Amino acid sequence: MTDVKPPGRPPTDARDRALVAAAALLHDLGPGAVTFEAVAARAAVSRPTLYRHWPNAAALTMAAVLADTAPPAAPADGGALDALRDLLGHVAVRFATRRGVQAARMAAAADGDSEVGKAFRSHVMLSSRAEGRTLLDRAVAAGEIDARVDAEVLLDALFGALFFRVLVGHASADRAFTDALFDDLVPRAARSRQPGIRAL
Amino acid sequence: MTDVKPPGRPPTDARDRALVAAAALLHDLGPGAVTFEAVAARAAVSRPTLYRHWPNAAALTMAAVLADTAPPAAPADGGALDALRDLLGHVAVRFATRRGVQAARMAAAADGDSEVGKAFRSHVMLSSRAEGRTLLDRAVAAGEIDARVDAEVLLDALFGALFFRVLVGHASADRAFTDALFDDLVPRAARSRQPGIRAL
DNA sequence: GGATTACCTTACATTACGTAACGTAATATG
DNA sequence: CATATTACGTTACGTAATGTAAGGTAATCC
Repeated sequence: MTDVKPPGRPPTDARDRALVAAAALLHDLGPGAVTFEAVAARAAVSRPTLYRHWPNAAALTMAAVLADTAPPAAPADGGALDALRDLLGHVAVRFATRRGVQAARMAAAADGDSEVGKAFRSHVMLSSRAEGRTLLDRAVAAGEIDARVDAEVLLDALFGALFFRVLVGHASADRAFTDALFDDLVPRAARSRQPGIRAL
Repeated sequence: MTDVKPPGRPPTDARDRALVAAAALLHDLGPGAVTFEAVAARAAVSRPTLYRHWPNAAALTMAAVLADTAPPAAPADGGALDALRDLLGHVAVRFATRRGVQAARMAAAADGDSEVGKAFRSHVMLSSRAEGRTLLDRAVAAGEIDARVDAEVLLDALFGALFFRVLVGHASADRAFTDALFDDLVPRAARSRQPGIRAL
């Protein structure tokens, strides 16, 4: 549709090289090392060009983080509740990596007043919750779960607990944890399992 | 006991003035504005003196945040479970302020590799959870709650959900939320209330 | 060829950092 | 009172990074 070429010299891959360099610097040396100077040197891109693409180093860093976020896994074909359980596990393993923890930290620290900060935080920390919301609604509609559940509270409990462990690091945030979390908190329609806290 | 005065000139209030100035800058202009230059100018303290007290601006900012954290409220005299419910509410109102949100953001973003970063994160985000742990253990011992509860998972669900809302800001993190959270997640010993998710 | 867009090099002023050298002020101890 | 000790100030210096400007080259479309 919109493949009409605009006039002028087409962009080179300078933008992508800068994003790669920024991601590498972030991974190796942390957020403080992602300066325009360092990115320019590493990506062989001139500093003024970086300023033409991003207003400051923070914006470039956020763009680099967003650029390497893997697309969400295909939803499982089983029950919606099992899919939600799987989703939690997938989010856990994603944020268990060094990149994942750094992304979560950046999202939590992103400026709350600026629009880009809020958008970044939503992308990183709220997109998976939104997927969970869809699955939870499906589970309610399918009668897999007690319909009286307060979805908003339950979702924050599930994803909040996960990100809490990822950010604070006081305990492991792995699949075993999300499974225990899910089994403790999600009240399945009184069938295979009793509602409430999981027995030891 | 250790009130033997050391020799030499006693410290002035330069340290406190610097902490106050840093807190003010943090509140008014955000974490990025807390530079040694700005604090020195505002507190009428020389820059080399700041370097004698703190190694860098981040350490000074964290110290300023810790300096104005109110002492934890006295534990309620009622049941331990009610006290835990109150604790969640108190934490919510504390972190509902601008200062609270900034403290939570800083804690989440604090460098995970450095010792001071981990200590700061623990102080801000883990101290209230530890209080909750004590109360929860008391509730179990007193038979107020189903003894089969997985305390670690439950605590992360409660405090994680709270900090999740504080950090992301997608929904209000007030007392009404913590009450709903508590009632939904905490399985009271089957007496006054059914375990599991709160009915709508 | 002319217009347009992307990028580069060089340069400049500014801000903040981190440290060093040196001097002064206030207290305790002998 | 003399001295050691500690706290703080002033001034200064080199470095890193910021943000912007000016002028030039390269690639593409009309």
